[in-house]
Amino acid sequence: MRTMSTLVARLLNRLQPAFDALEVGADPVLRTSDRADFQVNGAMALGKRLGRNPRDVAQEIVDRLELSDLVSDVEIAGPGFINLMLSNEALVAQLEIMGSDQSLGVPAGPAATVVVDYSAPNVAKEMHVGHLRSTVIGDSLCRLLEFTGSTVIRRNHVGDWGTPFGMLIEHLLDLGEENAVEGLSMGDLNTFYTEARAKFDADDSFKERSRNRVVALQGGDEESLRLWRVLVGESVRYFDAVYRDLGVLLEDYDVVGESHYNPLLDAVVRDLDAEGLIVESGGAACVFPPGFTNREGEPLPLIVRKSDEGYGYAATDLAAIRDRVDTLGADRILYVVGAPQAQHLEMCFAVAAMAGWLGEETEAIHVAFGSVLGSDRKMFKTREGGTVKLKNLLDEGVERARQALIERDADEDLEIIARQLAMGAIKFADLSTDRQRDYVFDWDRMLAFEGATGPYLQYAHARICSIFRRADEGVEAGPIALDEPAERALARHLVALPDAIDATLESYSPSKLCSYLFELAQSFTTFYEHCPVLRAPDDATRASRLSLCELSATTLRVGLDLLGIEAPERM
RNA sequence: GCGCUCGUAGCUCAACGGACUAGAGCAUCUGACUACGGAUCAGAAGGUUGUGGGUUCGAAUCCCGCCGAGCGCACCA
Repeated sequence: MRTMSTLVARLLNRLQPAFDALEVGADPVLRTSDRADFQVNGAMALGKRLGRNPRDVAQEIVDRLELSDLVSDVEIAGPGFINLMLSNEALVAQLEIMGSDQSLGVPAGPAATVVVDYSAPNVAKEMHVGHLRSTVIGDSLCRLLEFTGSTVIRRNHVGDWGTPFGMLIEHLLDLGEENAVEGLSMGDLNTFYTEARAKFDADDSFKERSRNRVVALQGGDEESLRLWRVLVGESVRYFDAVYRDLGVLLEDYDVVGESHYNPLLDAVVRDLDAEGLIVESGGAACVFPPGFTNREGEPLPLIVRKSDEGYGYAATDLAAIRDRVDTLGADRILYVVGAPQAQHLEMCFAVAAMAGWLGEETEAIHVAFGSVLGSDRKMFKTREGGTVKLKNLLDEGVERARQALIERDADEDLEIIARQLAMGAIKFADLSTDRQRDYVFDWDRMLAFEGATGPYLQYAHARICSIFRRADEGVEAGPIALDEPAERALARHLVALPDAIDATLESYSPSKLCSYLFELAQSFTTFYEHCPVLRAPDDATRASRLSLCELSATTLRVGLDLLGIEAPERM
């Protein structure tokens, strides 16, 4: 367990007793500020509660503060703000901690087991942009959670069960197993699915066969299961290829699809019934969690078993909650699932709570995200109106990045770097907008090398690496001094990494880390313009600036890695 | 109809109930190439925060009404 504390934690340690002296537990309301390094706003609210002049309260707090080792200047301003300027010594000390720590001074959070449910494509169906968001956001959250000491269990809840498998298996047989496998391994899942669907809609005998096949499959027929496994296997292999392209951490063993929960479904209904929660309605076994109503204002059920005795996704999701809590020991379950599923998930969580499967000590959180839109602000589609294949999208990104590199006469490792740039661009564009909102997919904006983009951050990193390549033998980083404003501004930004990560995990919003990194890159380039490093006026200054470069590069690289973005040394 | 999410600069987005100038980026305009990678930097311009009320010493932020957008609302997942 890492124990180092951040500057914010240290400031709070000093502030809290001063506030407690006036009112136990009063919140200092410590915030960053554009007028100082930090501002403390708590004196105003406290003054009001105590019926005293807030400026006097602020003064009394300041009188009680012992901050001289951290802060160089304290000022009371306006109606009762307390402005704090960090001392350069404190900044340098914090930078030294960062430099000597593998985790860059980011403290570990409380140890917890977190199950992250993300990506979740459907077997025998193409991955599309919706899966992109889930995959990219989920992957980043996993990386962040692991970085801060949580035990992360990834669950790729693929759609590998249900009525469509009857028609898919029959279609597989019609094509001939070998032919079908060949087509599937080339990743042409859309064609396969659409053909099956078309036959199902047009051909009654096919429809009949499909239905019989579902029954056989669900009844455990060996041959049907074998064919089903072929479909699943080929699809998972295809998903893997996309994950490798994207550079996400999902592995085969993270694939735990809907079928995994089949053996647990009977118990879900039985145990809900034992709790007296099951109500039969229209032949279906339902639970009516309070507070949910339908179009007519009547209570809305969560249907755990359909009137045809089959199970729907509600049963599966409930079984998954139990499995994750009981078997995996989850303290928290994150569902990185699109915003339209909000009501369904809320109902599942509510029912799980009613049944006692989710309690005080375990929480389920819907990490919802908005849709990817085209330039017309409608759901992102191809020109012909079809679904955009994720694979094609990624390939197009690589091609565009390659062209951009060729225009700039870069030819070294062109293929590798084009891929890194493209994935960085796509991921950063996705992660940097608030995940709740819909966002417009725009190649030109995300691949621009200006502005808040992946390539800009990668470029900032590559430039720093170039400094080290050019440094002469024997020129090394050394003790940091913060004499120039640009040096101090950079230092101030560097030490805020723990706060950025905190805020990111607090709200499960990688966009906050994106903003932090973009601002860091900006303050680095400002420093870079104003403060010559290799041509610094003297050795001590050069050594100090090299240290700042080193820390900046490491912070950018680690930060980008937490987003799942690579930081090439040249580009 | 009910519920959820959301309306901030021409465009894409920030802002955890706090400060006289509501911040960035893109695009626009003006500067800086004797360059440690100009895929850059410095600067300008651009906003009665959808609208009308309310709470507060203080509201983009909280509450209510209205207008507008997207999504969801019983057996497909």
